[in-house]
Amino acid sequence: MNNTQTVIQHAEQQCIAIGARLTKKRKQILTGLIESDKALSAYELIGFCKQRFGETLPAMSVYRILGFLEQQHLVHKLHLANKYVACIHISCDHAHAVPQFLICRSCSKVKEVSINQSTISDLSETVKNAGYDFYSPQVELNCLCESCLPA
Amino acid sequence: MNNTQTVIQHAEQQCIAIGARLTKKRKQILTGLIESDKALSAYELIGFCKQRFGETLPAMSVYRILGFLEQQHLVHKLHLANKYVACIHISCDHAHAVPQFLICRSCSKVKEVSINQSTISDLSETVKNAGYDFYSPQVELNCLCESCLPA
DNA sequence: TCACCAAATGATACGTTGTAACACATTAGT
DNA sequence: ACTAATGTGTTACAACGTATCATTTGGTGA
Repeated sequence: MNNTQTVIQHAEQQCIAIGARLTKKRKQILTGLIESDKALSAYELIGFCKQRFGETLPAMSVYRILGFLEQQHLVHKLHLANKYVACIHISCDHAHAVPQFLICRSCSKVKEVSINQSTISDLSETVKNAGYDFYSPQVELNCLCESCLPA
Repeated sequence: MNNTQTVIQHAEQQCIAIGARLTKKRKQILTGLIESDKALSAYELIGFCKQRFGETLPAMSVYRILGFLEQQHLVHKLHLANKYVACIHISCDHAHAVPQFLICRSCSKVKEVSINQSTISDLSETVKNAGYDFYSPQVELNCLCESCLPA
């Protein structure tokens, strides 16, 4: 059993635990995000399912499925790139912290990182001092990955 | 002379200094962003110019003008919202630091803030440790402003 | 002054992302 | 099997953004 299968199984357990269903098409979308190590757009996922499973999914369904997977905390939407990534913590037991992403603008490779708790606190402080409040405490930074860095 | 005019004059000086032209339409777009205290989309700016100046600008021109204004560091593009704001430092002499924005998801009001230099350093460190490098060292956080916070 | 060149803007067409509204299908529970 | 809820499909459309080529504008030198 390969790693993708393991993760999918974990995801399914999580869904069952709260009475949600990880249907075939939802699994296909999730598989696409797990197997690619980069962020994919909804339309790229349509292409993936077409090629990999011979399924022709309409955009509407893909967006709905992505919405479901987000609710289950199985995928994250990257608002900076309008793309989606699988959460790297699906197979972990520990609770999620503030999700933080480094997004390569060139190749869409994404690294989900852990910023110091103290740094996050600093950011929170800044937000609070400005009279604002986090809407979604998610940090996304436009970067270039090691492969795409100019030599 | 009101404040908008002052800022526009500063902007024009900056442009002249490097041999660029702050044309009438570029001034109109910049005026729209200065007078509104929130982020505007390109299409909202088309509406503004139509209503305020009776100018009907094509989308293409607006995007080009916004690109120019970005190059001159007179406006910032907020990638999280696909909208634009005037830089609050147009009339300042001091050099720009890393731009940091708190964006209200509800009303698009934007606060350009200054995060601690040490916090920025922490973020840089995280990025570097991941083998990545900043593409545009700009921090955008999804927030709710004081007016839009649930009571 | 006028012709010329470069910069700026306009017009058209199109691609991508995303959603609204409604129809149809599938599943779970009785 | 019936029904209600959930999931999926279809169509149409809206917003954002750009490629391409045409046209206008503005400054510069003859």
